[in-house]
Amino acid sequence: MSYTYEYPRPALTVDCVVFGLDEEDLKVLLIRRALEPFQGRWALPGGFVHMEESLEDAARRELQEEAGIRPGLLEQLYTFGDPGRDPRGRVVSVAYFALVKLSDHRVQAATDARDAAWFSVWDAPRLAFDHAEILTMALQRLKGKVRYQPLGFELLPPKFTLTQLQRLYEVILERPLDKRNFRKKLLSMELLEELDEVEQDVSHRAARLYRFDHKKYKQLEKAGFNFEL
Amino acid sequence: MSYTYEYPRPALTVDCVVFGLDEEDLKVLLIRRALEPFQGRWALPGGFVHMEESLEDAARRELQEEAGIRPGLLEQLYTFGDPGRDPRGRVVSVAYFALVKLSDHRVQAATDARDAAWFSVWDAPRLAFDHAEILTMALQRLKGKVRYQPLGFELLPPKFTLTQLQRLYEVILERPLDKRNFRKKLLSMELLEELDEVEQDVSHRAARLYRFDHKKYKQLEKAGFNFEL
DNA sequence: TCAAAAGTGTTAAAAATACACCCATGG
DNA sequence: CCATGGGTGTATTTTTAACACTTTTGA
Repeated sequence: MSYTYEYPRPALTVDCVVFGLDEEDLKVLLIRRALEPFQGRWALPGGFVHMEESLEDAARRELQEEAGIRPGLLEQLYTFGDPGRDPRGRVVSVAYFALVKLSDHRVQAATDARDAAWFSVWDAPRLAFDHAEILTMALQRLKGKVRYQPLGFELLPPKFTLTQLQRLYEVILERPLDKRNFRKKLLSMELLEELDEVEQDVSHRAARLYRFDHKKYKQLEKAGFNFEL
Repeated sequence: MSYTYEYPRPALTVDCVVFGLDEEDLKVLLIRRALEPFQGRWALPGGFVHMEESLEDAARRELQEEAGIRPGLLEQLYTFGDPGRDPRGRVVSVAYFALVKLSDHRVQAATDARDAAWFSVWDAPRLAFDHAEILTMALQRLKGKVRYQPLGFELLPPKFTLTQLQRLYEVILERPLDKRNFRKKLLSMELLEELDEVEQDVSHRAARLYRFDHKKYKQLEKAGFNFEL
């Protein structure tokens, strides 16, 4: 600590874009701000980075504190640092990108005393700071990445039907997919474990359930395999 | 400015991974550190972010100051913020990824009084801080991105031969490409403007020169076209 | 005239796309 | 028995991959 050279320092925060998927739509988690600036406005969950924690730890801590959420996938998105993005002064924010299974988290967020809620990403309210820009970038990232990495499974329950999976891709990519070709492609990767179970409580033929085989994916990945659409 | 809430703040730096390509190899720009910590060790160019400049401006300023370089492409790579990555205390660094045409910059960096030099990326010296990790990530990014965005042209002179272009891809992707298929693919995109000029001063048949058509690419991109390999 | 790299076409295999019907189940 | 979504096969087109010889030029 003897080399320290002091400059004035920007403040450092993390902000998280947490996506979830339900029957209707792709959702994003927002928090209503209790304090100025932008008091009462919806914003991405986030807050100041502590001196002794890593950036990712800060993101996890804020998600836990503000929304009681432990994301299935959390990765760095981009760092936003334009002077003027925060009226309090120079604040640089490292944005994170997270996916959760709404089946695990929707109830908590709804019943929680904190003012957190899931909004359709295509129909979100006006956001505080430059959070609209961050959300846009996160969506782009999701759309780009979902095609060549098996991220989507983090948005579904552990057991899912092929129709659910197809809908996921259709919602994220914003275009319809051919049912037969979709199934052929995915099953040919041999990353889905076919279970001896079917959906329950549907008023028509019940669809078979599948599970994503994370272990097998890790193996194939090492062997040079690339997931693609 | 009335809402300010004070936390202790990490220091904030930028570090730049600047790639260049010459006849032999893919090169990265390094600076020999004049000060502790890691005095005398090679490191990525970079430095502290000033309070009134954007992150990207900080990166450009440091490149200009430390190496006299104005990159053709500069984009954010990743933010490194683990506690302990810098012995001076908590320092978070926003890493940038830059490409330059070595034809423009090799002489300057070599004759410059500052201790800057180009090293083969496959054969770089031990680096200060966690800069080896940053370099590795930048290489990964380059390898990934070069296939679906026309980045490569930023590493070549404005007029280049197809053989030069092919070599670029071979060096970055670390695998040989078929000459005929490569040419077919690239020419079929119609992004290369065929010039009425050929190489000079070669002791064999001179190859035709081409220029990348940035305007046309922008158009096609808007129309939904995707560059690919 | 030789060395060195430029340039060029075709074929076969694989992957992507387009498309329509029968099946199982619960109400 | 009917409405609802589940499930399947094939033909066509497009893309990729593999492969070898002739041409031009300067030394």
